Amino acid sequence: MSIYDTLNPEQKEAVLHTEGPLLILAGAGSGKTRVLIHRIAWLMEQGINPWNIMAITFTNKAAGEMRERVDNLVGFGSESVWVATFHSTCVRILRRYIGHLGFDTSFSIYDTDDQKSVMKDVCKRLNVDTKIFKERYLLSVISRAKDELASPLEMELAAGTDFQRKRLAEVYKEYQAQLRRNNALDFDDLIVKTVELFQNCPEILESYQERFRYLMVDEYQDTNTAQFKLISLLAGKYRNLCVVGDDDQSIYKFRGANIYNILNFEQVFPDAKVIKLEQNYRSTQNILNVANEVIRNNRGRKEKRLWTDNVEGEPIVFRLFTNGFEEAEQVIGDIGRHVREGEGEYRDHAILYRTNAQSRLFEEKLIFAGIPYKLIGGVNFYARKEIKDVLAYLKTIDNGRDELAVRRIINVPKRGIGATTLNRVQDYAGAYGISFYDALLRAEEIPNLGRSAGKIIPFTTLIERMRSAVGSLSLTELAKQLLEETGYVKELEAEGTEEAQSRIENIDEFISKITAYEETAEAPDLSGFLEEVALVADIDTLEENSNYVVLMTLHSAKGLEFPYVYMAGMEDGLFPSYMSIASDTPEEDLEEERRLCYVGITRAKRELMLTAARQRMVRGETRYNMVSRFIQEIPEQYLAQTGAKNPLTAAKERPRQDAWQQSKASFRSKPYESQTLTVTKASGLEYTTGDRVRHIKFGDGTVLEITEGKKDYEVKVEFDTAGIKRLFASFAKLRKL
DNA sequence: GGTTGGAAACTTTTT
DNA sequence: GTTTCCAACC
Repeated sequence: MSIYDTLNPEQKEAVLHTEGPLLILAGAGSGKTRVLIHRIAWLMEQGINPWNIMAITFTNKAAGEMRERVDNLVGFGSESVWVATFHSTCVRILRRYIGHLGFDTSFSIYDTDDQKSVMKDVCKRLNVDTKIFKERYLLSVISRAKDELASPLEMELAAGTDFQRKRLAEVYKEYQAQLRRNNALDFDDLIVKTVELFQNCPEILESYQERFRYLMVDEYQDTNTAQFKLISLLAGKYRNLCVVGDDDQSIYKFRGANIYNILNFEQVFPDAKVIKLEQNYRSTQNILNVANEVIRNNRGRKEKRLWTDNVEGEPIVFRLFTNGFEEAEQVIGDIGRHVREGEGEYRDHAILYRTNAQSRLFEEKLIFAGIPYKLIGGVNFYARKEIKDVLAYLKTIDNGRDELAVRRIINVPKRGIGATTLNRVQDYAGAYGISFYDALLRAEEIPNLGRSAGKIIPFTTLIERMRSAVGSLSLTELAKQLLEETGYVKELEAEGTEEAQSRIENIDEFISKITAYEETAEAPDLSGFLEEVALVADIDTLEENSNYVVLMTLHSAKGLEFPYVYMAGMEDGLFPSYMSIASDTPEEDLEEERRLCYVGITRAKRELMLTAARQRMVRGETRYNMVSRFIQEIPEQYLAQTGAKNPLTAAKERPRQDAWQQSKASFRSKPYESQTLTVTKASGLEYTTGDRVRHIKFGDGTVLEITEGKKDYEVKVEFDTAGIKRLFASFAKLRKL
């Protein structure tokens, strides 16, 4: 029996189709990663050099997982397969060849904070009123332009006589100039510059076309135009391009993902083979039914319907709470109960929400309940002030042209160097056409600096000393010495506050991350470390073998699965977000929200609970939201609703449709009326005191006592083998014998 | 040049 | 409700 016999016919077909373009439409939980790794194994079995195989993903976590699974499946030779994210692939190419584009190979990678700083400076230079054009907005315009591979010049030409758009093009141009001056690239540039490199240097492109003869792209529905171009260029010669995606899980339009990359794949590659994977191996029937019911409300999707051989499973539960606190408390209580009753471990539970801000309530309750948890998202570890400070030192050592980094740390810790001094240095640098840091090196020659020059010299001496130590010291030693000589940690220690203490702890953690990098990387160096740091996403830190409840946004959850999933905040205005409802193109935006909902639902393997709150604190004020329209799209037959204090009032308080909704509803094939929710609270139990019952895990037992709680019945059962347990009726699922 | 307090903005999602 | 920013002070 071969490893391919475990695949279903469609999966097998996808694995065996190795030559020419291939589009795999893989529904949620249909085993697409499995197909990809088997495909790699098959290619190698056909005698294809693993060196010629490339698999691209979006996150490091996905890449790491694929790498591991390929290693396990094929063993020898698999290490030569190129498995990496889009961004790290580009960085690796650019580190070699970016000289052709006039950058230095030790370029910095700017994160969102850095981008903002650059933009601020740009606005100042160009006299842009940031009250009218917010930096955030300007950056998003530029980012979208880059996603579409539009240069500042093209943007200017496209603007025509439109003054505002011309102005935007100007900003874009200046922003790029500033990045170049700093020898820096932003995230989007990593892709754009690689495409540019390939277009400018056909011989470099060809060498990579030869290298990557077999390409595979995961999460293809989230690629943007630039990424598509990159792939097309690479696959241009051999055309062995296999893309795997699910248009129903496209949730990154806001970030430039172009859904037409998947919808029009067959037009771009007319000879493409298309294979649909519709069998789901992950979820129960009930979960899948609900997912299908929700997603079918979207138009403009490739028709498919997921099915499964799995058991019907428990009904999906919807619970409406009075407020967010109660929601958090009950969800956490539910998880605690699950674990206590042995139905699962902490790691089996995930709480998903639309916005990061929602995590706080859950965190508080989790801490209170003493439940270990992992929060994904929010403030990135590497975005913390103290970490960014240390990183800025390292960047300065690595890339002297990164002015942003230099400016960040020149007065941290305090050296008495202020704005006036910096401006004079800046002027000098400008006058002589040298970098800011090089000007600092010549502090003594700069006129009007006076005593300030004496404050600058110790700083540059320190950096220079560190630079010369780069080769001889390990990165860990370098960082430690840096912290020692700058007195950064000492200053924090002197502060003595709780906050300073946590900063010190973060720095310690940072040091151990450097050590870990040195131990695992093939050829560790400073640039490599900085690059890795720049490209980690928060989701990459999720460890499957640690036992904790996971909290994250629905976006972060894509590609993951959990036995028990809680989707919190199912309220109109929150999810779907207010932004999508009030957008210029609500239909389109709501469809994306609906896909997000679909992604959330399909994360669940065994049980899914949807929750909402009648009132919720948003930005300090209480908001009253209606229950999410997505809940209303779920036929009642699949839902068990509990949580209402009184079933009758709950039914009455069922949110009424507003005018907008009603007008929408009249265009639907499936009217809302047929989908109303009725309360099917555990109103009648089929057993009573003294009855013999059976529990899925504890076996048979006798009911000792039933107490009616606010939300549920609490049943005390004496099990024959497991002893006396107190269970909640809606979760214990006791069956009368 | 550094510190402090109060106002304003902020929240949709991220490599 | 929280974080960030800026202006007026020291």
